[in-house]
Amino acid sequence: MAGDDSARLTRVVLERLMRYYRWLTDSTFRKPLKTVTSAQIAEALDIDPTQVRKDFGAIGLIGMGRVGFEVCEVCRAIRYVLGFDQTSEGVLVGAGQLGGALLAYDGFARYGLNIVAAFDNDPRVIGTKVAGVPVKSMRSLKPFIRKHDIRLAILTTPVKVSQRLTDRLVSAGVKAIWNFTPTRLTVPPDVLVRNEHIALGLSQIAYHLRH
Amino acid sequence: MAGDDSARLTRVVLERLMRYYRWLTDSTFRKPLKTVTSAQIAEALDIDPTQVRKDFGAIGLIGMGRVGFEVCEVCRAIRYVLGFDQTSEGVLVGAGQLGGALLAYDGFARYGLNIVAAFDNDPRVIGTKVAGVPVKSMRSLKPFIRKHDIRLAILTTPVKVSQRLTDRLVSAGVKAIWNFTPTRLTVPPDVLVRNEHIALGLSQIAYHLRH
DNA sequence: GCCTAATCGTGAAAAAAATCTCATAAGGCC
DNA sequence: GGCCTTATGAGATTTTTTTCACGATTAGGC
Repeated sequence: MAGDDSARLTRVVLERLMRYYRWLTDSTFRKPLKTVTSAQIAEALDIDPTQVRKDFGAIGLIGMGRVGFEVCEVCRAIRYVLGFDQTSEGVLVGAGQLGGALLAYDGFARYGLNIVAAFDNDPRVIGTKVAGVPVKSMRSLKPFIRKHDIRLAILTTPVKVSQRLTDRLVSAGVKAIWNFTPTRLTVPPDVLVRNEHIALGLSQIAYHLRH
Repeated sequence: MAGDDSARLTRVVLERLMRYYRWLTDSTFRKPLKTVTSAQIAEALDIDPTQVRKDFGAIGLIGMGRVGFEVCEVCRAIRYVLGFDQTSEGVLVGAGQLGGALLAYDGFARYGLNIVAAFDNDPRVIGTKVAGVPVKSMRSLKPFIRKHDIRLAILTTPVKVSQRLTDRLVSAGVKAIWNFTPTRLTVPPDVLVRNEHIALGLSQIAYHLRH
């Protein structure tokens, strides 16, 4: 049965699942495959085939000998485990340079994330729309989250206000924060903070160019 | 001596170095510290203090007992190892939604990366500027790279043209490709491809919200 | 209907990464 | 100047992650 989540999945596994999902949903509508083998995925994503099978096994997928895995079943299982099947609404806090960049990136909808509003306290952007998303005043943050039962917030504010806004987000009921600020946020244990760093990949690139 | 790179540094180490660097350069100009301890960094970044010392040791930094590490020396060593001290110029290929988002993000300059031009084949954007960066025709890609001795390219094109453009980039002399397309690119062994996936962090967040 | 080739699933082994422990050294205080 | 506190550095240990090896299984050809 797909979707067996008895054991907790670690970060690396979740990220690989994401990569499988993207590759499968990207390539299947170009050349629709009914089935796929672990070797095919491994080849495309530069991963060991055993790893793919292990990951699939971890989310309860069972392949067929000599054939591989059914693509639609794999996709369904990953969607289920990662929660992409139920669309969740999120808000973005801090509609600055990076915030606008994320709003402009329209790839999140594929993964069940719908950014419904952005918040800022710059009067010049309040009331406008960025990439089709309305920018509202920080004052309306808490009531908005309460009213729409928002559980996910993307944080792209200056460092000095990030903790204060986090506190407000948490007290309003947010359960996960995608933190793009270079701050270690303090939150209650039931709230997840995922720290992101856009430029992280540069470390590897710069190191390679240097050597 | 700082900058000893006898042993090859792995991806995780490089990424942590990047995090140290960002934190140090961000907080030092707010409250300039002369020295910093591994415990302070560890606390701020949610990393084990031993890990910090190991990483510092790996790039040849030597701390002082009872005091810690000299901030400016740490920064200098990281800049040297990661190559931030010498500014490198890069181009962006594919000035679409995501490409524009990356151009709008102005944080790269801090890490020695200067995006000097973008390339696209949509006549509506060719000749315009996105976030201050001129968008040029794909036809001028190769001569531009040759002329300016560009070694780094950011790839944000549709999947179907990514390999073809990669080949052109490589033949023009590019040595590192920051790949934001969901494709495994084939390149000669001396060229580095760093695959990036903006939405990767969503896997962890969605999983948490689901469970 | 059987044989073959290809694929899965799993347990063991290897490699990599993170953590723990503790001896050593160096600044600050009396 | 000697002692105490505190931070480093390095080896040992643990945990996590990846890779290897191989039996089991199944579709497809002859």
